[in-house]
Amino acid sequence: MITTDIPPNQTIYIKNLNEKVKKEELKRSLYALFSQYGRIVDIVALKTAKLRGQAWVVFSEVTAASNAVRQMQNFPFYDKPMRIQYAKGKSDCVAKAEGTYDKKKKLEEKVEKKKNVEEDHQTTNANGPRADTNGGPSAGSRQGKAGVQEAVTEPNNILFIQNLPYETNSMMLELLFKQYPGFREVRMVEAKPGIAFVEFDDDSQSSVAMQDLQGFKITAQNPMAITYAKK
DNA sequence: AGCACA
Repeated sequence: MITTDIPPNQTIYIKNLNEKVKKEELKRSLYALFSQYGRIVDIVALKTAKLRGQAWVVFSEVTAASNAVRQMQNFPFYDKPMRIQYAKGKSDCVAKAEGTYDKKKKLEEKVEKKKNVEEDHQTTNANGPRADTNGGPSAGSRQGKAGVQEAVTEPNNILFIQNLPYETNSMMLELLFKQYPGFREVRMVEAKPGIAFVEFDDDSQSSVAMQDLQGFKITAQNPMAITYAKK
C-alpha cells in the first residue's frame, strides 16, 4: 500500500520526474496528462538543484487531486514512474485566491530558509566536478497497470493513443477526433490492438484534442491514455 | 531523495 500520512490537498506533489525534460515542456505534458481529473489552476516546476525532478499541480478541487494521486500513481512519464503525493502546504495561487496570501510572511520565511542554509555550512565541500555517467538509451519501459506504458515525448502533431478496447476501429476514433480542427487521419496497426495514432496538421491542434479527450472512456474500463507520438 | 511559488 502506498498510503501517505499527508492530508488531502488540492495540490499534488510529484517526484521522480525525468530531470532531462525542459521546464516548459514538462508543464505542458503534466497539464495534458492531469487535466482529465479536473480544472488545473497552476503548475509549478523549478530546475534548481533542490527542486528538479519535482512538480506541483494545483487543482481547483481536492477531489480532482485525490483521483489524480490514486489513478496516476506510478504512471510511466518520460520513462520514469511518477510518485505522487498531496502537497504538504498550500499553494500561493490558492492562498491568493482565498485572499489569505501574506507577502510579508512569505518574505520572512525566505529569510529563515537562507539562515538555515548558512548555518549548515560549517562543513565546506571542495568536491571536484562529478563525472556523470550518461548511460546508453533508456532501458525498456516496464509495463504499467492496465497495460498502459510508454512515456510522453515532446509535442508532436501525431498523438499516440493507448488503452483502447480491443474492438476499437479507426472509424470510431475518427468520429471522436475529427471534431477538432486540423484533424488529418487515424492509423491503427492490425497487429497491435489497443493502440492508435491520430494525426493533426500541427502540434497545437493535436494538443487541444489531447487535452480534451484525455481519459475519455470508450468503455468504463478503458480511459484513453493519450501522449504525443515519438518522433 | 528532494515540498515551492524565477
